[in-house]
Amino acid sequence: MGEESVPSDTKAAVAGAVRQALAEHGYARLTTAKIAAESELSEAGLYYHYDSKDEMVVAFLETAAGFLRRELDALDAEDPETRLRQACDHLFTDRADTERRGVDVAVMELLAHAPHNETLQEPLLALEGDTIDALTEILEDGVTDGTFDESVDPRATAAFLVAAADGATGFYLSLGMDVGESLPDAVGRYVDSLLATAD
Amino acid sequence: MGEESVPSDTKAAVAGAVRQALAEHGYARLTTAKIAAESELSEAGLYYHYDSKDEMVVAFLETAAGFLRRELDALDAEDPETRLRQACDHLFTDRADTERRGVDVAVMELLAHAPHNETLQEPLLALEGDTIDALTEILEDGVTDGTFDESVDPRATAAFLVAAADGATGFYLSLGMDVGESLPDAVGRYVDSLLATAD
DNA sequence: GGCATACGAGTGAGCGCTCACTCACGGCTA
DNA sequence: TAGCCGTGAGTGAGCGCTCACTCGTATGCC
Repeated sequence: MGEESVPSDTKAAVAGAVRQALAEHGYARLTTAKIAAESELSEAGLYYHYDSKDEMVVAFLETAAGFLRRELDALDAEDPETRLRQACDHLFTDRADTERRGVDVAVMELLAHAPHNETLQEPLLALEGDTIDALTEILEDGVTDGTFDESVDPRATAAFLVAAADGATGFYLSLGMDVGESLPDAVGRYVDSLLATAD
Repeated sequence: MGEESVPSDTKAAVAGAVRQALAEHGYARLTTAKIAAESELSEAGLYYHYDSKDEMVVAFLETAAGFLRRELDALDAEDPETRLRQACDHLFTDRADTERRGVDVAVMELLAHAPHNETLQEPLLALEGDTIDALTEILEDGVTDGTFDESVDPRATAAFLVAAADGATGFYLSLGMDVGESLPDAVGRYVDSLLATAD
């Protein structure tokens, strides 16, 4: 309750504060005091708008879902192959933007905690589902127009790619990039293998 | 300190307790009381052997690394293609064994927390590195004997597969299997694409 | 006796969340 | 215009609880 009535700029501010606190300290050490410190509200002020810490986290997830979806929708290439390569670049290697990176860390944290916290499951499912949907669309387009082989299952392939991207993010963030340095090559090769065999 | 001197059966018992507590409650709610409850020691008894909670977690990671390595070493097929498919089956779909599943959840929890806890990074790197090494070996064998295409980069491909497997585990455990149900097909297709083009 | 192993019973710090209260501001009346 | 009031927004202090970790003691074995 209460969540719908939160002014949208306040919600955005809280979401940003949660993202930063989460990226910096992790879910296990995420405290309402830290969220308050990152925002311009006091702890009690947060509780004026939200009934629980989890509600603040969910507010972040909803905001993040919009953020990621907008980024994927902005891919401008016209042919499916380039669009897919852009999307993969985006999912696997774009780590420059600190906001984007923060979102990745935060989402990873929450994904790991989801099995033990039902509140988080639905918004996370929506977030990941959106990404898979976006990739599925690209792949469907490409299968229809003959860019990708007709044996490609768009949804299965999209899920595989997003899973791989999530795992790669984990590698990158948790263990340093050493392990995943050569990953982009493997991804590019994978995309190659989806193309219709030209003859 | 102290860790090396822990009797190996005690260490195994503590590792098992950490795994179960971690799988059940997650890192954020992992408490020494819960570890004690899952083991046959009291909380104070645990602190007789280990100086901190983190040391107990590391003991679990070391045990888990051995467990996973032994499982991958046990793959018995002789040709690289079958060995790789066995390994993928193992990484992506074997969720029956409760111990194996528990290890997966626990490792995922710790991986997500690693960016904020230096103690965990090295043992996790060792664990994931072992898995990548095992796959790399299979792929190298296959490239050498002509099973896989010579353009395949064994290490990059292995890293990609392990990242995908980690991500798939996250999907499966956090969001229910719905999203990842069709994944095995995509994985199989990926392995197909690595094979040398027969002509 | 002395050492290794173990436990019950704490302890202080940190946590989520609540409560009593303040403040700025917009509308109403005279 | 001046004065009053209602209300959304925000706060500092602190309660009740959980946590990682400790201490004094007890048991078995040489």
